[in-house]
Amino acid sequence: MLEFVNGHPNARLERRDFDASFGEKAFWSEFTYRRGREIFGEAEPADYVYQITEGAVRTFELLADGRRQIGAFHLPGDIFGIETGDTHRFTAEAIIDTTVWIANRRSLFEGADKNISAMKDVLKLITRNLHHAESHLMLLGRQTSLERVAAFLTKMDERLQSPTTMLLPMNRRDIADYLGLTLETVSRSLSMLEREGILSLPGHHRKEIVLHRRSKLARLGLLRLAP
Amino acid sequence: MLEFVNGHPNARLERRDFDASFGEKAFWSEFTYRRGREIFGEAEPADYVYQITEGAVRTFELLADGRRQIGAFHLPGDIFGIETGDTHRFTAEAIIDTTVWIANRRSLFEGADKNISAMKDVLKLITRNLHHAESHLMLLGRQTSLERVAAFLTKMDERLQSPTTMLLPMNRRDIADYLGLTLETVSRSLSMLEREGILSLPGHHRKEIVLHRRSKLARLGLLRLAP
DNA sequence: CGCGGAATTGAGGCTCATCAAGGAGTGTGG
DNA sequence: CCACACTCCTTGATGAGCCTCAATTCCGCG
Repeated sequence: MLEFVNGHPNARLERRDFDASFGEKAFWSEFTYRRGREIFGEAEPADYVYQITEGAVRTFELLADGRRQIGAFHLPGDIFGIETGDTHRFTAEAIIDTTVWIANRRSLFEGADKNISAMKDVLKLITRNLHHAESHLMLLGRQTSLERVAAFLTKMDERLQSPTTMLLPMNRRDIADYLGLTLETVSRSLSMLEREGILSLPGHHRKEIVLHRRSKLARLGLLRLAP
Repeated sequence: MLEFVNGHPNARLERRDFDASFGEKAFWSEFTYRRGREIFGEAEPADYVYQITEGAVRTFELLADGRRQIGAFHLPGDIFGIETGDTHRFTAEAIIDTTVWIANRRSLFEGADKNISAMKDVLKLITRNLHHAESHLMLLGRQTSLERVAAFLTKMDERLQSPTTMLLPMNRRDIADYLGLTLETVSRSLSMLEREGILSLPGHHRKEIVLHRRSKLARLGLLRLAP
């Protein structure tokens, strides 16, 4: 995969004023990954930074026996793959067909006078990741399965700007591996929430969710009024 | 508590070349907290940064019903309480009598030419916190109780520089709230490890631990060869 | 049409939590 | 000096919550 990225085949390489967290012009190039494809692997050199324009990405860690913990889902607008060290500490995969803008890390951070503002941007992104991970600790360590699923749905609803029908890009196993559960438990929790009238699962492949009682769902998820 | 810190009673205020991550001189002052005392609370202004010289600190988050998730333990040498925002997102308490050096955040970060190096230091600290939190996600989401306890002991052993007898500052409940377990399960896991001959609990108040088979313990904890 | 992937649902089992009892150490007051 | 309370830990008994295994359905796709 990495060789593939290095060469950027099929990528229109162009200078672009990219309206990202980075206030500087930099070399970005567009790239598309098919559903299920790896974007970068654990321990690979972290030479690129990614921003999603379309699609969804999971970043995760694997144990030798196959247990998987998804650390985060990334949606359009999100930047991922940023590291302060040399290598990635997670694997990233496209959940569905995904288009990203890729920037060479050096092109973003080099330049003497840019250092301050670039560093501020990095700090901001790393801090956001830290806050997300820290709030996930409470969920994984101390919340029940129903609370986890409710918190997840509330957060996704927020990130998707509370659409009438929310279309989840990830499958039940992804949700389970994110919440530290099994896919069956996630499925049962969703069915329970549907039975309670809090949501509906109208579609046939079950990735569409309509929330009926957002405030009740949020209360179930115990979400604090976070930033 | 905060008013107390603000005034720094009993604190010798002095200019000091402090051999910390911060390469700059700054105003630090020494302060001591008794066992169990709060150092700062959730949502309080994050005006100070702390470095432990003696003792141990837990940082944690509480739910309304009392469930507690400890995010980290801090030992001598560790810096904690650093935030990029205005307020703390965790509560910090002294686990045992603890002496810290406290620096006003402004005194560390102000000064035009210091900005780059100070920012680098902040980034380094935040990154360390991020890595710790991320690796804790796998532990909380996907590892068994025995694996969690083994991983915890291996890490503590490392941080205490593998002493012959490791003296844990925290009690079983603290360990449990850090690992997402109950204190009984932690106790049973320790007893099991002792029965297996991997460690001994020689003392009477059970905070002393002697590791006999570090490599086996590490294997049980599934620790990756982390940075 | 048949196959595989994804989700749901049920039955049963395992891990860990809960509840409870008791021991040992420590501190306090008589 | 002892009695008593309190904290911390261990251990046992029981049970709840979630996992595992399995069957079924529905869908998309070659």
